[in-house]
Amino acid sequence: MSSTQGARARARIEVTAAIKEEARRQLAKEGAAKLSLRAVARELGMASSALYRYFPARDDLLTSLIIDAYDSIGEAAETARDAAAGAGPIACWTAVCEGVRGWALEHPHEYALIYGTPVPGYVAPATTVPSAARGAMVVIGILRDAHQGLGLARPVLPAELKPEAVRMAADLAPDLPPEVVVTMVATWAQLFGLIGFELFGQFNRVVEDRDTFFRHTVGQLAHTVGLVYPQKGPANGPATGPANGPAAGTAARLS
Amino acid sequence: MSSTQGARARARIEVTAAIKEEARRQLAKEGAAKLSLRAVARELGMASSALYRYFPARDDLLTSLIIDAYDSIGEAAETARDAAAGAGPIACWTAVCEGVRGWALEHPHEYALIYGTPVPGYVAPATTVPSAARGAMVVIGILRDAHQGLGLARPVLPAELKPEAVRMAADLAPDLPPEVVVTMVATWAQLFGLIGFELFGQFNRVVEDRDTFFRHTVGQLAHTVGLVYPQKGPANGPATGPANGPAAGTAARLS
DNA sequence: GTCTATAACGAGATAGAC
DNA sequence: GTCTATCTCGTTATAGAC
Repeated sequence: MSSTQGARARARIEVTAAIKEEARRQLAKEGAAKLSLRAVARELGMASSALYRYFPARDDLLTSLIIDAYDSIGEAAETARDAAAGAGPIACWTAVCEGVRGWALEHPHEYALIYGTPVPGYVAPATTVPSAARGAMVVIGILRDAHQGLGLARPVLPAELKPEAVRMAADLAPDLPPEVVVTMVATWAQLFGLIGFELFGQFNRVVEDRDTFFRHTVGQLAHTVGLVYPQKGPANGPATGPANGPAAGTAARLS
Repeated sequence: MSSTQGARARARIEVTAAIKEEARRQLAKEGAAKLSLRAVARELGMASSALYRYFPARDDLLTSLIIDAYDSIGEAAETARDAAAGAGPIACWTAVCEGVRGWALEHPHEYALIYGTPVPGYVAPATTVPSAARGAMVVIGILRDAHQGLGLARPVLPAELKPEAVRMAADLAPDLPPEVVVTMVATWAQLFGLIGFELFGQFNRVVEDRDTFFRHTVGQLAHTVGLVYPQKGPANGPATGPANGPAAGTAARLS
């Protein structure tokens, strides 16, 4: 009996995976707005009504694809962080940014599904929130390590932003200074501006050498987010090092 | 005869405007992917075949809407710049950012049309390029004024990015240092990351006081883009002022 | 209980004849 | 420009196979 249940469960998982796989194919071809259960069923050789055993409605299939995409990009961020672990917080930050961009370039339609134009008429349920937060959580972890280690530049916020900063920090990272949390959220959004411009064609005929452009820009963003010590063993101690100024390789002069 | 032609031309302009107006309504309701000439005709009480006298194909209507949207947001940027003219480059930059965000909040579906997920199967023709560049041109103008005036922080780029920077500067702003042009393009993209996150729901349950959050962040971006002198008459001259470090109100300390 | 198929609904899109 | 016949869609009801 348990073997029967196991076989059933296995079959169910397989069919569910096939549905989502075909749905992703349609996502690429027609876009999320035109995702159709009937077309998925037709392509899979099953009756459209059979799909409702797996997804009670079209929006539930969409939700499942969205959660998968968030988990996938979150996992890419975690993998990148793990690969750079031990090389210092700036290397970790850069690796995570490159990992996120790499995932986006490999999965442009899934990226569009989660970070592009919302699907008209669809409202994401609260179930998507944990997966959606995974990527940002990786960055928070890096900042936490830096904060407890060599230190973190802490920008001074205007007084009017302080209450919002405190609220955000309480929600996202109670152990980090509120100023850092606000800056991190802003920087995270800016990172996706870069990726979106590249993916959605805004950089066409503008930026050609995108790998180099991106690598340099996320290096700048590392400063924005408060990561000031490029190496685990910095040449200058916290007292004498630059607070929010240019780090190695990014000095500035006046024109 | 000329009066007849004038009346004809006037009628044509009016009908064209009505078509685009109705198309924008559908953009909001169903999304760009489902924009249908038939539905527009139905809503306007005319035969679908009549629409083809004004737009030879659906994609031409889309192109027209896209150009209008780019012109509209570009005009918003120009208006904001003009209103802040004389208050110094940082005030101009901030005003332009607020103007662009304001336009996006007022026209979310047109924003999605130009900066969101590309419409599947549609490729924008080269006719859209001049309108698409208007907003960025406003920022380039601000940077040019600052460069010829009080000065601009000029970040040092890694050598590998130099050729790309030179190429971009030749295309976009031959009279600006290449380093400034690269940084400007990156910062411009980051600005739209902030706006996109707000508009597309990524800030839901994360950022509450968005006006304040945005105002502060674009202030930070002013430094990123190289604008270091908050006022027209800076307290410190170019030789002694901060190069790329924190400006007034944004000092940093270590945690 | 679990799954799939047939058939149908109301709404909308589409193609072509007129 | 109009009309119609034929498609699509999401969704549900129902009946039967395992």
